[in-house]
Amino acid sequence: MDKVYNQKGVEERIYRQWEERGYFSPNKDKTGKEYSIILPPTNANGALHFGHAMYVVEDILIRFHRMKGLNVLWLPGTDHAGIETQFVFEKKLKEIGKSRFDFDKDTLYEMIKQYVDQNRGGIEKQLRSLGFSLDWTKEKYTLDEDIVKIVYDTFKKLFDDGLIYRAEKLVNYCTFDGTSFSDLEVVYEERKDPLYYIKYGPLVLATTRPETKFGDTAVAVNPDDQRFRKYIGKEIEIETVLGKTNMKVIADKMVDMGFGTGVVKITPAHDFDDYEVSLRHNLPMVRVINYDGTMNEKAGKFKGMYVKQARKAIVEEMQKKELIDHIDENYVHRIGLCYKCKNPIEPLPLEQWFINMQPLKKDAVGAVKKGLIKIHPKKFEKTYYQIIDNYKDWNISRQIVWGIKIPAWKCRECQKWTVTNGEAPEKCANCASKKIFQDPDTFDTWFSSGQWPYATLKTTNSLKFYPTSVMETGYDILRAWVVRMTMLGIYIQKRLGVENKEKQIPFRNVVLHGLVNDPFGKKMSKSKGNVINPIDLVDQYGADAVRFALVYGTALGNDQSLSYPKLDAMRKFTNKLWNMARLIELKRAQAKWSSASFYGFDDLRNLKLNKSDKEWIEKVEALSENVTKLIDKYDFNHASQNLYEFTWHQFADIYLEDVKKRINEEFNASIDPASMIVLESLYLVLLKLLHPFVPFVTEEIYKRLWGKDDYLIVSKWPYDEKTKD
RNA sequence: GGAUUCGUAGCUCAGUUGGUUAGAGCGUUGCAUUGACAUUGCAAAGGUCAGAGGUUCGAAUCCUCUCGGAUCCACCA
Repeated sequence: MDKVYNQKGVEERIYRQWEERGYFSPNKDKTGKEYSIILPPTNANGALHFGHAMYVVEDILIRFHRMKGLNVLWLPGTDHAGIETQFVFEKKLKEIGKSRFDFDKDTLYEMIKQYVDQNRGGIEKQLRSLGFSLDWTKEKYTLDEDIVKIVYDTFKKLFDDGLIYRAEKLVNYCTFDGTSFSDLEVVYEERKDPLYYIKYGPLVLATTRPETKFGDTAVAVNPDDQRFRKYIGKEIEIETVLGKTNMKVIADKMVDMGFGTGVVKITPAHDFDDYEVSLRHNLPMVRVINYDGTMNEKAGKFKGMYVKQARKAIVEEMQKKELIDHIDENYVHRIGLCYKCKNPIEPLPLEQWFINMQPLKKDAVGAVKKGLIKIHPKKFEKTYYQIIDNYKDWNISRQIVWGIKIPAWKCRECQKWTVTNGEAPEKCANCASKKIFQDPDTFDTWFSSGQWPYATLKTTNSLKFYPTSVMETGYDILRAWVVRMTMLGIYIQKRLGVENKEKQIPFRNVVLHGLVNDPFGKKMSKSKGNVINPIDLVDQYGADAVRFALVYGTALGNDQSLSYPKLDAMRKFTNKLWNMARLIELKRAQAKWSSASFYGFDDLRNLKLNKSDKEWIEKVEALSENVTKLIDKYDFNHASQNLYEFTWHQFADIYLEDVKKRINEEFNASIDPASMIVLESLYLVLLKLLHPFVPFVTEEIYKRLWGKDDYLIVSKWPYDEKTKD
């Protein structure tokens, strides 16, 4: 054995050997208990991030349970990541002076598909280099035909059940990206904008958006506001830049008497609050802004101008006509921006598909309340409830091409929709007209990934693993993904006729890890240029050191900053393990001992031993129990810390030093064979306990020291107890 | 505005249901060592556990407030 452990070449070789022997796949013949995790689908366009390395938590669980003898499945997959990917692709187009409008939708789709296919595999390589024992034979993709089929099925079922409806509602629309977004995809930014005080007949009101006044359908005041009582219910005549018009004054408690003048213009088509008011008061919705961000004919001579230009022009015109009372130039407010292109989100009315979330909420809350799904760490339970509580109906249509087309066809004759489970219908289901056309929109990416556990297990013929044991992911997508999976997962099972509530849920445990920041505690982001690729660290420190560093010293669910000193310490630890093996090899020779057969704790105790050996057996067994319990509790932090501390500062520093001394003293003489057996057996126990954390070096040592034909990855976990997951 | 969370040695962080001298890694200092270990071993220094008050026989740990940081949600003309 080399003096120093060098992982280069070793890791790749061992990974290949494991994979070739099929150790990553469930054992078909095994009738034992199932244990399964589905890897959160990674972005198919190849975007890397450190979250992927944190999936080491899953590998630890998988290896641990595999060694415990359970039938284990860890299933990888990729996500087409609709908006994300199309956005990246459009940026590429822009670099060559093109835009999506230069291509028809089918061509654009094909181009993106090719682009994605070229970039696939990057993340897979990364996951492999980290040693993840994923069953690659079952890898799925959200655009696989059989997955898409299930997505269609679910849509149709929801539609048939009346849980999906088509409605014109105000949506978050980005006029630059040409699509609507869910509330989650809007980011807010504080800005200083002028607040215009506009004369509205006898009233004055404050607004930041004078250009939308052509879409006003009322003026509102607070019902308790004495100042304006006499106007409520009346029509007032107002002068505008386009001439005189009448406006009704309504009373609504949403008006804050203290803000501005206490008078608000109501523009239902371009403001979310106004939209709500319009529903309460039956006000008409007048749209004055087009989907490309220009003003429409309602804006008269301002038609065709972009919103920003129009605002300026209108204000100038109003000033000329003395319709502006005054302007507050220092008004600070928050405006919604597109999370992708950072342009202002324009609230626009648009016909979209929505899922009625109300009926789905109850089951998702109940599953956690009843303890069918457990969330770790527990602190995220509150967040979970809060998220569900705030859920509004889910807009699942996106006006982009990169995604799964919505299987709905509209009739030109009767205007009704025909929904199928994928196949194009010949005629309208309502009036039998053949003049039908498919909705050009695609599904929100999360609608497909929200069905991931059932879809992947069904299509890989692995339904016996449903529900999965653990869903492990970053806490940042608890809202976007985990909650939706819970809702859709339960819905699908109920719809399949599954009545047992324990079988309806998609997973029994939710485990959430924290985020990895850069060494200065700053969030890694491409724009800041502080992104670190885990593969580079694996090259430098070895996968084992990276893995150990990520779970050591950080409580589950807490963020951590990448620490080079820690990585270094962990690399030294793998080297320490290696040298412990060298010592054993050496002492073996000195003691004229040729490899031991292994003994379990009970067998060891039956040997004739000195007091010291006996004590160490007890200590290692206690450690085994401790580590087992900690992993069961998802406390990888303490499991790894205890392993580190014991292995190095107890086992190596005290026990091995003692053994070394004893063998040296009895050099060439008769080292008690029992002592050698204890030494080798206990060291092997440590290797096994450490294997889920540092799989490569432990496997390599196992091969070197004992040269057996079997592998540590499928060896028996040293501590027995009833497995609970 | 609502909620969550954090503020522990120079740095990065642990601290499980409140219980004796508050822990680790890295760093620092001293000694030893190259006969398992790009070393490693032994030892040391270093903390008013953000601040104030309260509950308790006893609090870093529970409660209240203040200060400071982070995140999530709601987004008001």
